[in-house]
Amino acid sequence: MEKSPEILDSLGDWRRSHNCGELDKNHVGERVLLAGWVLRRRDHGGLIFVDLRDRWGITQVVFNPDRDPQPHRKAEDIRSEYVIAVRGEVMERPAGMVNPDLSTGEIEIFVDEMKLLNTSLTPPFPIDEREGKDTAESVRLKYRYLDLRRETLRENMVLRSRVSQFAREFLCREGFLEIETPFLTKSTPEGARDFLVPSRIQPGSMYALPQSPQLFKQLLMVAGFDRYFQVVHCFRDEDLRADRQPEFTQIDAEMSFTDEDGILQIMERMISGIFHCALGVEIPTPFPRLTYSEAIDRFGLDRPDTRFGMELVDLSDVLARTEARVFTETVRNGGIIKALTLKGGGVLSRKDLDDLTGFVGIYGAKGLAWFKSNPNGWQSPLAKFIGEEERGEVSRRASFGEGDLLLVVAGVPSMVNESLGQLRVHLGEKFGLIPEGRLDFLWIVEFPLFEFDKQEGRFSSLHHPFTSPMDEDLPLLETDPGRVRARAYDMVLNGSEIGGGSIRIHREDIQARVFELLKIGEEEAREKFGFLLDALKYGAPPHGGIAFGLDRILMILAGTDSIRDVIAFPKTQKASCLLTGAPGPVEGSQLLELGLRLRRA
RNA sequence: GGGGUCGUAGUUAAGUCGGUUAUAACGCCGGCCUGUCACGCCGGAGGCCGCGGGUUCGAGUCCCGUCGACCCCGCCA
Repeated sequence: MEKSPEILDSLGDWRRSHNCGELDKNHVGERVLLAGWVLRRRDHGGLIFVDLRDRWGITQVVFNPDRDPQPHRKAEDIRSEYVIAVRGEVMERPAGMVNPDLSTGEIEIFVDEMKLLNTSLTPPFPIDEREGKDTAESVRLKYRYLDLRRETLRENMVLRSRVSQFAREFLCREGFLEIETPFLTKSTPEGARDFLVPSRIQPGSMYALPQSPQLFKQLLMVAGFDRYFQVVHCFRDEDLRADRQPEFTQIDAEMSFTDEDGILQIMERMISGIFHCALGVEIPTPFPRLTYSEAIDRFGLDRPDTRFGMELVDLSDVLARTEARVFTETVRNGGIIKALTLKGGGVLSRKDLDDLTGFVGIYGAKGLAWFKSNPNGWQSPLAKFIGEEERGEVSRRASFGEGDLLLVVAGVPSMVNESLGQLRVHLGEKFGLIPEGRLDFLWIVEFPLFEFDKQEGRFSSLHHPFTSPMDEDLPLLETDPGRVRARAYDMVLNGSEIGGGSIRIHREDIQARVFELLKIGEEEAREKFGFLLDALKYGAPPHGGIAFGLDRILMILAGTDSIRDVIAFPKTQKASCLLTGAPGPVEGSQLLELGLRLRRA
């Protein structure tokens, strides 16, 4: 359908007097100039109402043919998302016509003059989020600039700006310096896969995008800056999840001449301040601290959700005394048996229990033993193998009573803890055990320094290889590395890890011992971290730091389950950008310059 | 690398046991309408049923493959 070409007006000397979210009764009678996008037009033949929208809000503007037929005629042609500017008078709305849903709902603008600044195609999805079910995310990602016009994402971006601004102000006030570190840097072994950037000037050589500014911030401590921070992009070429993007943002900080307490105290004040600034809530400090081993014992995970109970109970010794072979065998082979009690879970159906079995199966559990406690005794495929004495002991320890459901997993400790820990969270969500609006912050401390990597047949760092062992565990480095505890800490909120850090090794001799233990040979260490080892020789101060996942913090603040909702231009699970089409092919000449030739996949 | 869910007008969905011309709502276009605010009323247009192959007299529907989005495991110091 042919439409005569719109005649667009130029902005000329028109400048806004106000934004679309700020006018109220106090402005009645003023002449104002507003500009924005047409959210919605309601044409009554005579009167035309337009909801004019900008970043700050919505203001109703009225075109009345009796007042002036000329702008009214222009208003007949405007459509959704056209860009207009209007000049007119702020009028108090007639009695009964106030719109309580709008901050500007007490007033409206009677338009005397209008400029059409731009037209718009019909958007592929409504910008007004009140309309119907939400659009497929792939469509929204393709037209991200339109999705960002909508209230939810817009508010998330406003929140993001406020939070990072607060962090900057807070840290500057505390004497931290904001110092930028390179994005084109050196590939680090250990840790995540690097994104690589080929060098043109040195064909065959590669830069890597930083997984974090870790080494640079330590060098800044050696340089004597004392307190550093950065709100910084980090890159990891690993598979994505609902809370993981290949590029993400950290609030990264490092401090000299301090210890765990010094860092934790200042950082919990910052986080508390962020939540106050964003949600207006008071978060009491200090945050509770839990050791890693206690967290695993009680919750199965190193990021426990402490908003609800249902803690895990170790039943290895009791159940090893029963006739049930699954249990006796497990314990004989060095495994453990743990359980949790779902209060009132006796009502679950066979299918429910099968589903839960399937759930723990994801984490490698061979099975999920269940017991129901009925008035006439225990009900379970395994009930006949459990004697009276053991039943009493289990009931007591697991607070397992009539009407309850006891869920038991047996096997190697890491699997048992992981699967039951995840099951606990799953059940907590499924049965509404998690109190709404609660914010449970805590620190997890005393992580193990190493974990044994079966594939590689050697120890590897749980945190990173620059993490300091606890002083009292230093002798264990050579005798029992698996038991060495690290001066590392994570901040956990409602079951997600939102930050983590450590006191670093500042002595070259200890750093060398750790590298040796990680089977990073002297030559390799020199080649890969030589600059750090050198730096440690020139008066490196004791130092440590932390990094917070800004995106994850924002997810919680914004109340969303998807990291994509707090990032302006996110990527899909296959790491592509549906807006730009990245990643994409490049010209052969570009490859040639880099000395690269692509191999057929 | 593996497991799962989903792909039907612009959008959100329905589509029975495989059977005639693939429905609806919103949006869009046209008309009417001077107090609406997710305005209302009347009319209309709009489809490569993700893509490719197969089974069948006949496929949106069944089978195989493939592409894409999402969730999870592995991975993410």
